[in-house]
Amino acid sequence: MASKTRTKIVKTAKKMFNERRYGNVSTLAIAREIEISEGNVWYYFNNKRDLLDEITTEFLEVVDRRLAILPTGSDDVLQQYAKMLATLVEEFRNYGFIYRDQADFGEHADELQLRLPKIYADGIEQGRAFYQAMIDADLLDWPEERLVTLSTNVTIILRYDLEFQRESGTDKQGGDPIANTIEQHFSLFEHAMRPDALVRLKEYISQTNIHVQ
Amino acid sequence: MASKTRTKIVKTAKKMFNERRYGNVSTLAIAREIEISEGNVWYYFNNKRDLLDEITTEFLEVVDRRLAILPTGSDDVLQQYAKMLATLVEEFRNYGFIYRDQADFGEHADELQLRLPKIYADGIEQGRAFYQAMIDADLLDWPEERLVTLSTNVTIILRYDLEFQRESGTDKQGGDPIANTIEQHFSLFEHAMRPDALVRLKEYISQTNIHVQ
DNA sequence: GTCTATAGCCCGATAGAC
DNA sequence: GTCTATCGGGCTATAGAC
Repeated sequence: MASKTRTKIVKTAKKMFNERRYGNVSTLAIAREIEISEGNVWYYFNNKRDLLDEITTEFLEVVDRRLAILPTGSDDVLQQYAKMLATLVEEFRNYGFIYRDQADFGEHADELQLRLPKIYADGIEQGRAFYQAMIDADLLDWPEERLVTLSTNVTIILRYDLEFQRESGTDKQGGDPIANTIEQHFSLFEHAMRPDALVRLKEYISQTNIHVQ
Repeated sequence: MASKTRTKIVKTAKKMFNERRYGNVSTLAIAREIEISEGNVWYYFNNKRDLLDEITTEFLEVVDRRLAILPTGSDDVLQQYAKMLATLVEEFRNYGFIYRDQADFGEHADELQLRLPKIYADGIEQGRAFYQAMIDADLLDWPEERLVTLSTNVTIILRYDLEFQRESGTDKQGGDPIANTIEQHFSLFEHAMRPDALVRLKEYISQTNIHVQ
């Protein structure tokens, strides 16, 4: 059984990394935040990298669960899509720094770098499957030969729109930045959705952890 | 007149920052690369930040020139659009680290952070003007109420696709990554272009510094 | 299991000789 | 204008007392 201190180190590190970047958070700062000594951090983790690796392992499991959400045909594809988005949003909130701070991690050919290409590839395929299911259910009007392209652009927007908002200062113009990102990704295909389907999808979204203004 | 050593420091720093990130390049490493002592770097620049500020000033002038490229109506809009893209590509090649390494720069509310929001806003407006001009010349079929949305998505793709390629490992699958980014941005609107216009645009592109496979 | 003390490294930056 | 020498600070990591 993991000790309370160990658990607290991981939890606090995750929170601080997300708030202030991995590279800007020293082990001393983590120790101070939970009011233990820095040496105590070294007792549980041989180096800062080990701490990161433990969080990365958690992250990869969360990602796998998100990528497993697929349209089943029997259930409502829009509801499933909303669920997938809500899961992604939760992933950003808890593990956003893993996407954002990769440059801080150094150049070790680690687990994360090895798995990211497949994570993105699977994410693009997942999106394609969702849009294909929407077409099959007559909810979306889109040529099939441009589905992968659409899903790729959606992936890039979902991945980087938060950074774009931060850089362009629009993250401080009110509204939840993550909700803005979801809105932005809709702009890629909402004009091609059946109007009532779009209304329903946004209805489902509003019932999740995503709160559009 | 700027001394040769000073000029060489700036030039080498720019090259090294682009190759290895601002945060990973020490003043010692710059000095060694041009075979001068580190103290000599401090003679010309009081601190590393001054060196960055000088490059940033250069960068902001280059950006202003790019943003001034607008469709004139008399000239061929497609040719002008190709020229704007070529200028942007050159900007990425010479100053890419300024976009990429912002996290390394610290939290000073400096010139760059102040100007980025307007740079993006002007870039989006510039794109809108280009697509509007293409519509006016019957080269593009796109509803005007979705032009800003299109230009915003184009901006995000142009800005982040290189990072996406790096993260997803597709930058090593052959072809010039920058050319891939230009291709990716086309995917947002090329299906709505008049076929002969698209052919002409790509023709113009191939005559620039952008070499698609 | 938690602490204090400190080693060792790298970096940015300064002082001063030549 | 260019150099050597060195300082001070922050960080990761280790050793060892309790």
